Amino acid sequence: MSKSTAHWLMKSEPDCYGWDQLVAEGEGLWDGVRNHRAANNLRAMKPGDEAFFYHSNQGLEIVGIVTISEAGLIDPTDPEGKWAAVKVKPLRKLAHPVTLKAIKADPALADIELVRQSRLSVAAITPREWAHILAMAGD
DNA sequence: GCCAACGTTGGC
DNA sequence: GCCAACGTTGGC
Repeated sequence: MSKSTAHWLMKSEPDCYGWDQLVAEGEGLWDGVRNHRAANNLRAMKPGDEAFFYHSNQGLEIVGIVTISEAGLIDPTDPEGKWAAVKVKPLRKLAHPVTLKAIKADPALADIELVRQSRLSVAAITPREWAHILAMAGD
């Protein structure tokens, strides 16, 4: 167990649940994940971890950073109570959104889980990738 | 336990 | 609207 906070990337379709809606609500429950690898990432999250908020389908860019406000929750939409969920709060918007195009074009991000396993809704971000993307965002 | 068929996700 | 990637299902 590491004491340092981990970093993640969470995808959402802005039509369904976008950054602006999260900001308006102040806190969002991240549920409905039905992929084992994504669920494992959810289970590994700790309060205080930070995650990039990525707009899939439309936008196709990282728009902001959220913090995990509550971890280890049971997904209330799962009647079996087996899938995991977390709560997130918006931390800040990126100065400049980082597009998928820019991520794919950058050799330093060639191994990022977002690209390597593009369908994964909750992906891990290494410390090096985190710092690199922050730099791209001008933060 | 293998693998073909099918469904879903998400970028293009 | 198409298709690639990936997960799940079901026949054997």
